[in-house]
Amino acid sequence: MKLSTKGRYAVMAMVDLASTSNGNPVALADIAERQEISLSYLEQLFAKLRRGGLVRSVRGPGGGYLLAHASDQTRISDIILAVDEPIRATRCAPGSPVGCRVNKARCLTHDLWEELGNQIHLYLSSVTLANVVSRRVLGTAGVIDGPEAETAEAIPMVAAQ
Amino acid sequence: MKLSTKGRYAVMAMVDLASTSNGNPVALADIAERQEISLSYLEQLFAKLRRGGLVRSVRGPGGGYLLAHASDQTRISDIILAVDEPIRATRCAPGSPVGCRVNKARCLTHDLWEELGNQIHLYLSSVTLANVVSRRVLGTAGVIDGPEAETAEAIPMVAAQ
DNA sequence: TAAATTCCGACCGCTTTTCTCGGGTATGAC
DNA sequence: GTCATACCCGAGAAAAGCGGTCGGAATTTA
Repeated sequence: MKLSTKGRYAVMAMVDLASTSNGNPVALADIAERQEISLSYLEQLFAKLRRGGLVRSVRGPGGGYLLAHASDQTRISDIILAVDEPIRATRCAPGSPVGCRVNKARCLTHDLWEELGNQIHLYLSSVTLANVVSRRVLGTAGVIDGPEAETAEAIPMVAAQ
Repeated sequence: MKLSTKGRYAVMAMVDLASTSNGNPVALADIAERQEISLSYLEQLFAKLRRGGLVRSVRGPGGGYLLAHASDQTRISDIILAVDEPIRATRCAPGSPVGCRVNKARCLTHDLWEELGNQIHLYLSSVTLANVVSRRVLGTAGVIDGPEAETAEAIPMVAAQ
């Protein structure tokens, strides 16, 4: 799970979309103006969000973007994962932790980063767009009954090397 | 709290130091070789760690670095804070959240990032060097009786702008 | 057809991050 | 005192990522 401004922009835009759309498509140009993000950059982000199945698009005049799921079914972690498509966290051999164990202390930290990634993902997947729109993001935001609840694998975080 | 490779290198080096020193100074050159980090880069990191009061240095032959405190009194969060000296999280006006509230959805996300920063800090301050060395970093790593337990303010995270 | 809007790929300047280099300076061993 | 060992320091090169631009193509409504 990588944390960058790109992910934050995506979340900002999705919050905007969730709060201004009432079932109607919202044009990117409108979001761009309100959130002060360049249109072309937003287009890149929404291309990824669309590929990630988080939004649907409607082309032509009157078109725009729609949430693919209800705002209380869209997790913040999904948004960030969609735009930031993260990479490996350690520079151990991808897959087999071979060069990892040779040096004793070298990857003692491995478990640490992995667990930290889990913690971050745990929190961000406990918050939905609806939570943010209604300003309910503090503390344990309450476990949600998500569309599918199996997103708890190993989550890499932050760029490596 | 910013998460970068710099912070990870610092933690790796500190883990190495904690696990190889038995009260004796450890030379940076040794750590550099074991952890495959360039000596000059390590020197920069340890300069910050020293300024942060996490390590002590011994100059001259036979010199090196020592932990300033016991390894179970050194929190991972302190290490990262020392080397990464973080900055503001959002691009709201520093101090007054004025330009923040003008746009409705603009900074709805503000609370979210702040709380995420708190979560990260909470986890990393619950893990000590000793925990990592003994490979005990999973789950709730057990609250420690730190030297001082007042490090729970607003923690900015990740580069802004 | 004309306008609105998403879609797409390439490219670019800037900042930050990561890392290197070339020297200093203290200290212990001999 | 000299010398090797190690910390100390600042300037700057190299690389990467970010935020953005541009020009166009496809699709749909009117």
